[in-house]
Amino acid sequence: MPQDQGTRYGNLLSYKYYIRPTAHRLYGSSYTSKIKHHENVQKLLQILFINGTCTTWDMAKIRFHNDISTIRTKEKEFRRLLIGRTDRGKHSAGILELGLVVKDGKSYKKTPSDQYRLSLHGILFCLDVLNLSNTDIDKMAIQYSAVLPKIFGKWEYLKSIIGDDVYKLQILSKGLLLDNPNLIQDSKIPLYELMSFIHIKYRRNFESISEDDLANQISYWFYTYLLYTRKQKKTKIHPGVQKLHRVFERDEEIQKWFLEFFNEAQKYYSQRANALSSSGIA
DNA sequence: CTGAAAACAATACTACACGT
DNA sequence: ACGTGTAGTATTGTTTTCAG
Repeated sequence: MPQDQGTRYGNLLSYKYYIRPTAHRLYGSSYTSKIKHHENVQKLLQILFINGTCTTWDMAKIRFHNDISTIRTKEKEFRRLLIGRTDRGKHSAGILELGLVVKDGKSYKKTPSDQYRLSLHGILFCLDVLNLSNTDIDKMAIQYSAVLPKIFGKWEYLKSIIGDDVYKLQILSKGLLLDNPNLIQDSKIPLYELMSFIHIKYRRNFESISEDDLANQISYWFYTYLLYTRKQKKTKIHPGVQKLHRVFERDEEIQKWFLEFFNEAQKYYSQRANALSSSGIA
């Protein structure tokens, strides 16, 4: 039951212009970072990435297996990293405050305890910065299938059809939204229009978006990206469109959902075009 | 076991000075 | 300009304590 508890985060533009740069500053922009704090935080994020929802105790256990006394001390360290600390009246923020990690439910195994998992922003940051193998990403997709159902929930199906293109989510994690007007060069495919509409649709959500909406926004990006092709082959049907149709073929839910988005975009642009032509300016 | 906090030790980071 | 040393500060690590 993904349900955020008080954490707020923004849409993809907010990821690109605020979350990602801030996270790079605080937690490193590369897995080779030599700064101790960066290493510690990245290790923690990696544990959550591969293992999904955990308590701090679980996290320490994953890292130190059966060494109970090490687990005991490291558990406190993980907790501190997550929630920050206040020393001599001065507060230093933890990972929770940026929203890379969120609380997700409680474990009642012993006394009730908070469970933590990555937020969507956190997943993107990990894809961006940690040096993850495809195997790691596959494990993550299983753990986070409920958080990003339209992509991770259909991971193996998508892989069977579009192959390694599933890992292209890393492009988004680098902050490349592909909403750049140069894309218009490929005039047969309205890639620029669709990518732009993804931002138009969620333009009011820079500061605050529900996790479901953000998941949808990311998913729209993912499926729209399938339309992108390097070279224009001279086929009747555009290879990008072909790819998308192959995904739709055996998944009506995705088809319906994406076509609704497409129609919404179409409607939006025709209304805007009308507004321009009926303005009397020209 | 979880969670918060205090106290102090250790270390990492910064800016600046110095010599080359 | 460049690397190196270093003092002082800031941040992080460790241990302990206490309450559920």
